[in-house]
Amino acid sequence: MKKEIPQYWQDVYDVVRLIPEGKVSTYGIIADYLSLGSARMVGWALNKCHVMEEYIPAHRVVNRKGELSGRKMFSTPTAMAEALLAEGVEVQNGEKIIHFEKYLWRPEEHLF
DNA sequence: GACCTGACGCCCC
DNA sequence: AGGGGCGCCAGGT
Repeated sequence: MKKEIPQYWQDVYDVVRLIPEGKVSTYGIIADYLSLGSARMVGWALNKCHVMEEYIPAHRVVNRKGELSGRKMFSTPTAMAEALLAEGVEVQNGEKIIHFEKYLWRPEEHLF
């Protein structure tokens, strides 16, 4: 029997999928938006997002300083930075976003 | 079943 | 201004 996916994972993925191309968000913002109580929960959910069949732009989620803290979890250490660069996001040394606030996106900006 | 760690973030020194 | 510690929840050992 396969373990059921927690609802909050789905909530996290749902928000992450709303992040527009060329934009990024943070674990804290998403955790706060979903009232998860801890930014770690977002990271936990994204860590396992590969099990999801749908596409999840996990590379668009970084920590509050704009650093690609999850890059090591990708197939290759540079995959996350490559994906961001391909969308026009400026990344320095493959580890940090330049002009972070300029690319920052918040869930409440999305018009339903 | 207890303890440790982790894609984080805030408070305190 | 920079560094260290603690809280958060879940999963793995």
